[in-house]
Amino acid sequence: MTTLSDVAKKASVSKMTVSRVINHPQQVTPELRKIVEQAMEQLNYHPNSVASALAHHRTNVVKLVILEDIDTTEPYYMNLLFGIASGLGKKHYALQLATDSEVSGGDGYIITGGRANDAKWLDQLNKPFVLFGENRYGYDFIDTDNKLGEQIATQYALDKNYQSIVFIGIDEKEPFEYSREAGYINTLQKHNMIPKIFRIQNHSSLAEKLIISNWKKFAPNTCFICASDRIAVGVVRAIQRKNGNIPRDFGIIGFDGVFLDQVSNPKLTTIKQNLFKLGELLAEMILQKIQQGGAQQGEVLIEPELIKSESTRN
Amino acid sequence: MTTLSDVAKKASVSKMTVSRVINHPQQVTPELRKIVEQAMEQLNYHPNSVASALAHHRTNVVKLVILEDIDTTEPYYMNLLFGIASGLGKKHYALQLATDSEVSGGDGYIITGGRANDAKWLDQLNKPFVLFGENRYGYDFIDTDNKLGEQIATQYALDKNYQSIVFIGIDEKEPFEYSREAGYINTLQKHNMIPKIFRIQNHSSLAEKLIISNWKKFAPNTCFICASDRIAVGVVRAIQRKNGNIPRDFGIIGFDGVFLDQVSNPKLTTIKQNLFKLGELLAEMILQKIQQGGAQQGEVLIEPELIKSESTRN
DNA sequence: TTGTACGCGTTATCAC
DNA sequence: GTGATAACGCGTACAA
Repeated sequence: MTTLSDVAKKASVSKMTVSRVINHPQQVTPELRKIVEQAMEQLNYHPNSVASALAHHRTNVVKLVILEDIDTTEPYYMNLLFGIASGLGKKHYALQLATDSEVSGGDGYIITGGRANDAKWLDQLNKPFVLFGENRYGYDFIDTDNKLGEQIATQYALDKNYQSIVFIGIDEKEPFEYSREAGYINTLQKHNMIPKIFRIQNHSSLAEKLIISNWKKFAPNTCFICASDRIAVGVVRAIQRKNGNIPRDFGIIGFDGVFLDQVSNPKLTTIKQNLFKLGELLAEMILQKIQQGGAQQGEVLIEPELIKSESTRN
Repeated sequence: MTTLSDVAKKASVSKMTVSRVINHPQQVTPELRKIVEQAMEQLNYHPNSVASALAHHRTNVVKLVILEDIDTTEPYYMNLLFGIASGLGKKHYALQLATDSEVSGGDGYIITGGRANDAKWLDQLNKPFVLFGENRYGYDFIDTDNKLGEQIATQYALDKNYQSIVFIGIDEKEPFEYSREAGYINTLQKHNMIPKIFRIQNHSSLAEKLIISNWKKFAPNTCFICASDRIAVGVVRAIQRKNGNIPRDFGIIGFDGVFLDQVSNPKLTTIKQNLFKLGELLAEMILQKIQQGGAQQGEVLIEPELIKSESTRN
């Protein structure tokens, strides 16, 4: 294993010069820099991040804290996780998972699944953290642009000439849901239409029951804007049981675009979250926050993508 | 942050004695040990694993290498990942993900999604590794007992008095599939019944097409043993489209028991893999292998569990 | 701009 | 059985 000293010898400079070439390149003259860089090339030198971490009183580990129940974990966490791992890996950081709130170790946290009543717990954290998911308490976060997503969905339903646009939401008093509903409501209002909103817990079977028990309220030519693909799948099943025609008489638009939309039949038109990118950005944000000693990072909303598929008219 | 030296001072011993109390307790007399342990308690001392790693020329990081395409990644990876992370965390190890074969860094690898033609690549690895998933080249691995799983499934179908038992397999020439088929075949042979096997790629829509285009071959009173829940979902849809009665005339048993079985309607009877435990064992195995300098660890098969649900007679 | 000396927290080695 | 010393590889503080 080649070390800083090896490079220093080869380049006939001190270790510090080599260290500076790596961490503060501007502090060293271009000529010396070239020589050192060549030496690093020839020796195939890679900094030992463990030693670096020790000197910096760091661990080079970021913890991912998942506050939701693991059993309800959506498959889309996979993509998020891969994104995070990818972003961390680029900076030679590693990942640890924590499913409860007993966190310790690590240089910072990425926290997901937090709800409104987790605020007190967050406030007592003594290390930098960023959240995955909207919040309105001023914590740094990254999320899909939920409002924009449902705006796009609702507008698309209108473009496809569905006369009635119904929203099936998730029955949780959380910002992400408010934002999704707001996107739907705004777009309808813009066209002088009156919102119709139903809310249930995020389970396909509950969605199925909801639609069936309210079936007479839904005339043909209705499009359902669903706050999740899970719900959308349930709506599809209900319509099929009622022998409704998809997509001619009934349209369905989901939200998430991970796995479930593909397994569904018909495949779902959905608002796809770019979870991988989101994960990468989360990693970059927490790493930057760590490096900056905990400085505020702000909020970032990622634009989702409309996937046009078989559950709406084409 | 309290260090080894702090404890040493408090206990009036040398740092080495403290270190030994932690790593080689037998080498220190019981009396001294007590004193040191009390000092550690009072100072709430926790070893700095980064410093330890540096001294050991380690990174305290294990890499998870996923050789499958990330887009086809099944949601069950989540549970595996959580298990791995849990197992690593107990020993203060962290995780890095790698989705291609360009691995570097880390003290060892957990490799998943490997296929037969990855053997040459594995052989050139210069760090300890263990595999998730059966192989027949002598590499250390952990997997669900696939054969046993389908034995249980097939026997259950027989117990429920389905007259015809059909196997819908995954069209891959890999040990896990051979094992699953073997479990099915063995159990049928034991009852002097002739196996009927179909194979397709692991997609629900392909399963659906397969069943529909062969519909006349399946008389009522048939149970489909499926090599995955994805396939099972497709089979369910096909039967429903043909207006077959589930579970009276047609039974379906899946494999995996992660997410999809719950979202399906009817919910699937399935062979549930204990992926979390599997992940924990993978972590323990690779950690032990690292500690033992790469010593052979052997093979471990984990017993799966039959989940009785709505897609078979009760 | 560049180099020297030392510290980060732990462990291995070799004395006693 | 226990302790002093050096070493792991890198970074900071200060001096040159």
